Amino acid sequence: MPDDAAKPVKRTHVSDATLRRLVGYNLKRAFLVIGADLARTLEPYELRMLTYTALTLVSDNPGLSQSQLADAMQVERPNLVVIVDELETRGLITRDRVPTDRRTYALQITDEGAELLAEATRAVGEHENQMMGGLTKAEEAALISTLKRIETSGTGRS
Amino acid sequence: MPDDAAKPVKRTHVSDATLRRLVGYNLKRAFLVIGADLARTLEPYELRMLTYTALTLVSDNPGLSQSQLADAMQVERPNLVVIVDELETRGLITRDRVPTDRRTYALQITDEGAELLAEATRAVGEHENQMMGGLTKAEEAALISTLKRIETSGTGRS
DNA sequence: CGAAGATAGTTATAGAGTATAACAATTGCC
DNA sequence: GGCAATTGTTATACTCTATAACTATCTTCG
Repeated sequence: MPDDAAKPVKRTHVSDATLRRLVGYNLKRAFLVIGADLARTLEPYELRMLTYTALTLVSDNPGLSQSQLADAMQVERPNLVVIVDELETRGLITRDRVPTDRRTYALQITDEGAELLAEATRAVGEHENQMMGGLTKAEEAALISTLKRIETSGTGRS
Repeated sequence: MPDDAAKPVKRTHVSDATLRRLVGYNLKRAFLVIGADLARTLEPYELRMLTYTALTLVSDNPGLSQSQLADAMQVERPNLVVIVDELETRGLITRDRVPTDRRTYALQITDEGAELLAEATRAVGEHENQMMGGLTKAEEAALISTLKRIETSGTGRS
């Protein structure tokens, strides 16, 4: 009697072929892998993705306000407060009062923050090279270009 | 006196050019946009990204176990329990006992689940077309291919 | 000027998503 | 038969995210 056709055979492989056709699914999977590896890369510096991003933006845009930083990071202002708190407590950035507008803080990176950021950035660069090692420079540029296009076309939605 | 050079001028634009060089950053930004839009797309069906993914995988791989599903979704088994609970409670999938191994459940999609999944999948397809509208088929294929390569090269890390 | 509305930062809170430890039931392996 | 491994589960905690509401300050404009 044909038993292996009728009763459910123990499945040996799970197929996600349907989902693989979706760009979003592949995007998530790739980001999952990269994100996990990046977190490990930043761990020695006691930075997370969000704090590293914030530190970089403060370094590149000295004097910006928390609202501007929150906007740039696509993070709600209340959530940014704890990030800035953490960086300030660790002495990596300063919150300076602005005399012309006493509501806002001007964020500045400290020497210590700049030093830590430099080390972390070097590690992140190596991390990127590891993860993108299989891509040519042209492929990498094309990838970034395509991702930017998706981002901006998606952002401009009614 | 030259005052606009000495004192900090109110910043008008925040630059993320440094981060933009990182593939991971562009990946996250693009996924943020797509993910938010996908969530809105799935909302009418009361599905989230995770429940939609789970439902699709159960549909494509009938009889798979929760462990297999968790593994395929890159989700820890404890976290998958609540996802399966939700789908089962809504009558979209069933948890059938397997006589040959009474520890495992064989997950199956119900008729109702298949119907909802079909509608949701149609909406997701339209969503993808909207988001990827600016890309040619070749660009989209190249993007998916590159993302897969990043994922697998990153997964195979010691 | 002074009231009304807008903005910056903050607090509190709640919801997803994710991660680990520990447990009971069951199975597989000597 | 006994010990290790596996499946599903509970409890728990941490990160990230999202919203409402508040204070302080600035801007607008009658």
